[in-house]
Amino acid sequence: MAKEVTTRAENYSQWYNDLVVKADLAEQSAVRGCMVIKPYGYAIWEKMQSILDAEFKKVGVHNAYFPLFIPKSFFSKEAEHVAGFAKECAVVTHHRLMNDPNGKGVVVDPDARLEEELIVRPTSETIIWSVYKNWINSWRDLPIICNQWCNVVRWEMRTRPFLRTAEFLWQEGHTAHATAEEAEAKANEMVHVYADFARNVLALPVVVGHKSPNERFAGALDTLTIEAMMQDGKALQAGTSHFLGQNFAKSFDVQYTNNEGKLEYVWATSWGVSTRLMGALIMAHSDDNGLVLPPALAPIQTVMVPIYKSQEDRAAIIARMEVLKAKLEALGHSVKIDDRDTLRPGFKFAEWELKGVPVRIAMGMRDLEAGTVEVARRDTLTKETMALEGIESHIHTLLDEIQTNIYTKALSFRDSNIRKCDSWEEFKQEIVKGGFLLCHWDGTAETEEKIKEETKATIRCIPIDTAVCEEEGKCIYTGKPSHRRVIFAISY
RNA sequence: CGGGGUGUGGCGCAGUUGGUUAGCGUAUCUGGUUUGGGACCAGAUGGUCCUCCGUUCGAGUCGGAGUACCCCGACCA
Repeated sequence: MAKEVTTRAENYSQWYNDLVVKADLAEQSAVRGCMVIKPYGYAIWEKMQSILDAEFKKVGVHNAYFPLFIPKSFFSKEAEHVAGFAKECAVVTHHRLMNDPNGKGVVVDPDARLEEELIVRPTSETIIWSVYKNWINSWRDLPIICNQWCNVVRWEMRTRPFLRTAEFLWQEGHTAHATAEEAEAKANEMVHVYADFARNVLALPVVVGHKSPNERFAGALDTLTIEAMMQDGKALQAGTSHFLGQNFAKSFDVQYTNNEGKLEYVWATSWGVSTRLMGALIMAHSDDNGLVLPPALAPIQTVMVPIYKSQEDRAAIIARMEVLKAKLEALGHSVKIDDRDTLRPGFKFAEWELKGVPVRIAMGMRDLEAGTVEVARRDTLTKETMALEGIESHIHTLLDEIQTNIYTKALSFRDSNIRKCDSWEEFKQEIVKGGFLLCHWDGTAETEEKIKEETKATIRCIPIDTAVCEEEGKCIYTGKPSHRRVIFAISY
């Protein structure tokens, strides 16, 4: 384990990459752009999955699974969609290998070429709509609300651990509805499921809003997003929910008979979050001592470190820790006693801080005699000695307090980095400092494009659920009239 | 795909104008002392210096080609 303190100032990317490795979340794999998620990192992802999945069930979502491979012809049915993804697809062309006739190793058998190439799914709209066609006949079959947890592949040019990898894990929900209103309501409902999850579980303050037409999902009529701010002031799109209109229904000819006996195309949505949430979590809360995990997600919520000189002392301390562990577990908390005999306490403190465990309890002979424990919080890095008696109820409330505190801290950081900006000159100066700039925009794609070219800033979203943005003004770039402010930022 | 950088024990690095037996930190192993914030002492293991070709009496060091990875862009969840 590295001893040096990490520093964020020099190179945030490097700092982040190092942290992912040091906290034992993931490592780089030998496969280009792909990542190995280690057990500790995966435990966090699993927890995200289980909590989100429970939320999905509450709004009528059913899980299903669809094929990894998509025939090329399916993929090209929706024109905008194919244009959006064509550049980053992995393609299967053969189905067999053979021994290299010229020597060692294996080569692709040229006789085993597929008649039609298969695309490794970058997203599953096309394969799912080809299936939904068979599932949908009558208005009685609607709505269909399916979700799948799976991996997808996008051959990105540049990758970063969790934020953008060539293969990543996610969930993708795909729904079919009888009316546009119902589909739009669903897309809206799901983006709020994500927003609540981000806020309450990840302790991540997010802005909910619409994407500008330029930033929309390929093939969508409207894209809703949750946007988070990282500690370097850059924006990160943490989840999206799309209203797809009838585009996919028409491309895949999915029609139903309504209660008047007429044929109608169905209306669609899709929505997803990915292992990028792991990146958001890390980048939003970590400090120079390592990860800071919100208790709601931490695989280990409380770690106990014994401090002892002799084996007798060790046994006595651990025996008392076992009692406390059982009490905490009865309250629904996950607890680990770090009884490794080969490491010194100081080392363990540093290691668990690196891994972001919210609460640490240290107990030595001093405590055993006095009936106390030392309780340390990861979020504030403070510690205090308290009576062992009844400590479990204190920890119970402390975990909630930590959860709230992490959110509040992230929220005040974000809010102090959101500012209004009303002149183009000011915009160019401010945007490089990071943060979200609330600006008026004339609503045209051309203006958005020019601003992007000149500053690299994009419209992260057109916020909903906030009255702050609703006001008359003039476009920051063209001076044309505007009815509301939108969020500009540099993003990941 | 453009621009920059780096390949030397498991990991992180040094290695001078080419010179003999390639060093240092860390990790690992052994023994002992330690243990309330990343322990210390002593000893030990561990290297085709990315690959190939070339220059030279002599290459980790110089030249060429290849290759891998990292960082910064463009593309994107």
